[in-house]
Amino acid sequence: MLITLDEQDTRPIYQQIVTQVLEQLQRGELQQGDVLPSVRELAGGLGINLHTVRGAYIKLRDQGIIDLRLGRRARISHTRRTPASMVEAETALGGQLRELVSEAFLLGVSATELHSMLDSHLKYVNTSDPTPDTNMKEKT
Amino acid sequence: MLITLDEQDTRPIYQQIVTQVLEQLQRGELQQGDVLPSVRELAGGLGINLHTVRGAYIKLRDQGIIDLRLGRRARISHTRRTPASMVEAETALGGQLRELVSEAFLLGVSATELHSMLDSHLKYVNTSDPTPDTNMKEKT
DNA sequence: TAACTGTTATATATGGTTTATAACACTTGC
DNA sequence: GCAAGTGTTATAAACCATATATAACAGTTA
Repeated sequence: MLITLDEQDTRPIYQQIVTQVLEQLQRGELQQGDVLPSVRELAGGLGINLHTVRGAYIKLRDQGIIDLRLGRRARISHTRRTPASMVEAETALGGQLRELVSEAFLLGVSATELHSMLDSHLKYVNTSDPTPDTNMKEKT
Repeated sequence: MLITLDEQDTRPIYQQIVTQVLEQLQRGELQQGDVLPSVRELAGGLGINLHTVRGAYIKLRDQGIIDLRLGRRARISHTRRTPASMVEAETALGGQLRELVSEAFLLGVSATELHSMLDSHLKYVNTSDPTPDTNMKEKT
C-alpha cells in the first residue's frame, strides 16, 4: 500500500488517494479482502491530517470499494463497482470527457494523439483485459 | 453565440462557458475576429452575474483565445493555442486522464468502450482533422 | 455626448478542502 | 478485562474557489 502525493497534481489530496487505490486495484496490487492502512497511519506517513485520509476512505466506501466498520481496519470489499450501462457511464464521465476534449483541442492535441495518450494511461493501469489473478494474497 | 448552462454539469459555470466557446471554435461556428457577447449581455441572458461571465472571458484571454480590451467587445484572437508538445500535453492532461481512467474502471467501463466514448465526443466536436475553413467571415 | 464596452473595487455568501483537538465507540490481542 | 489499536463524531478554524451584488471608473463607438 504505497500512496504518494504529487505536488504537480491539481486535484485535492483525498482525490489523489482515491485514484491511487483504484489504480492499485486495477493492477491487481490490491485484492478483495486486503487491508488498507489506518487513517492515522496513512495520514502520518503522508504528513497530512487524519480527516483528509478519512475523506478519501469515505469516498471509496460510497463507491462500494471498501468496507468501513468501527474499530476494524478498512478492507477492500469489491474490486469494481456494479457493471454500468453505457448510459450511466456517459452520465458519469461525459462532463470530464467534454472538458478533456476541449482542453486537448486548446493545446493543439489531435484526436489521434489523444487516443494514444489515453492508451498509454490505460496500459499503465491495465483496464482492457480483466487479467485473471496471477498473484494470490489472501490476507484474510 | 449560443451559450447554455447545464444543471447536470458539476463543473463551475465559468468553466462551462469556456468549454462551450472552445467547442464552437472547434466546430467552426466561431472564427478569428468574431465578437463575443458583452459580459452584461451574456450574464443577463443566462441569469447569472457579470463577473461570472468575466471569469470565463479572463480564462479564455489567459489561454490566448480571445482579445479583451477596455471599451471594446471581446474578440476571438486565435482559434487554437500554441501547438503543444506531447510533453506539455501530458503535463496538462495527465491528471485528468488518470482520474478518467480510474473512474472508468470503477464503473466497469472497458478500454474499448472508453475509446469509443472518447471518439463520440471527438466527433461531436471534430478535433481530428483541422478542416480548412470552408467558410470565411472576416469581421475585422 | 450618450450609450455601450471592459475594468476595478468592495463586500458578502456559500461550499469544498484541509487542519487541529478532543473525545467517543468498537474490535482485537494479550 | 484491559490496553492498544481501530473508525467515528464533534467543534472549530482557516483558506480558497465560486458566485453574487453594487457601484464606480475608463475606454470605445456611433
